[in-house]
Amino acid sequence: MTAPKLSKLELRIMDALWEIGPASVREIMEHLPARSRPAYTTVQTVLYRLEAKDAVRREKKIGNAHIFAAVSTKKAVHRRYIDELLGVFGGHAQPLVSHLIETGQLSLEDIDEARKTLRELSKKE
Amino acid sequence: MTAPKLSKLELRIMDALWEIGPASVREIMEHLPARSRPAYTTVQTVLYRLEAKDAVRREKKIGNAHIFAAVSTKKAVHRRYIDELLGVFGGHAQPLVSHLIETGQLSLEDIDEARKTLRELSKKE
DNA sequence: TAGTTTCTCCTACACTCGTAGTAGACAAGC
DNA sequence: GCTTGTCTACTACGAGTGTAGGAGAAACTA
Repeated sequence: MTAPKLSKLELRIMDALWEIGPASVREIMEHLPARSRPAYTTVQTVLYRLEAKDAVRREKKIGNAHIFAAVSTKKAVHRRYIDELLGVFGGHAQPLVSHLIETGQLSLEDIDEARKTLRELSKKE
Repeated sequence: MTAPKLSKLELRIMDALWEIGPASVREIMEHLPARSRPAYTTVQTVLYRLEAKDAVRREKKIGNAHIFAAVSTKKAVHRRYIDELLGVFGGHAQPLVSHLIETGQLSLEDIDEARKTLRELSKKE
């Protein structure tokens, strides 16, 4: 099943969930950086929406608080996000990488790292 | 000045403008792929919004038709878009590239191409 | 048990975006 | 000049998103 399209805040909340594992609204909220922390009910609302998108589910209840767990995987969601972006570059990753290099956001070390990974991968297949 | 945040359709219209140069609403509309071509007034509305964001301006008038010209550069807008995406990866390009490789969206040739570009660049500085 | 805190659930609102219609101005052909 | 087509400017609307308040239930606390 394809990962649903998530908004920025939804993604931030998924990130928190992926990092700390199944958690309550409060725990998730408190895991968000204090500088840009939305109100409790904001986090809650977004969790409800994520639930509607089948990206999270209520795993159990502790006291009267629900514990939410991620359903979508980080990888699937990221992939979805990137595909979205690649659309801007006509669906091809190469121009994106070129751009990253030109703007100095990608170093030679990064590239070599990537290269090594790719070699390993292609060996296995 | 930083490139404004553009939506998908706004971006498609900017792409058209970058490609064909200053143009009227109709020209821009007709440059969009027929399969997913919005109505004339839709393109017009989006152009107005782009104008409000200072991404385009009215360059002159031919007959009673305005000719719109891109103000934001392709590079700046793409950069903005990518920075947005990089946020998902904690601001670092490396995990993004790893992801592209793992999902088979980036080949060894692409990498080597990028590597070469990078070498050239670093020589000059 | 009564007060306080903490949750849930529901509702709301402003803003962006994709979408497009309509009225009226204007130009071009006959 | 009148008709017909084209453009502009304005308005609208539904979906998605970030934002959060309020009512009421549940649980903890003294």
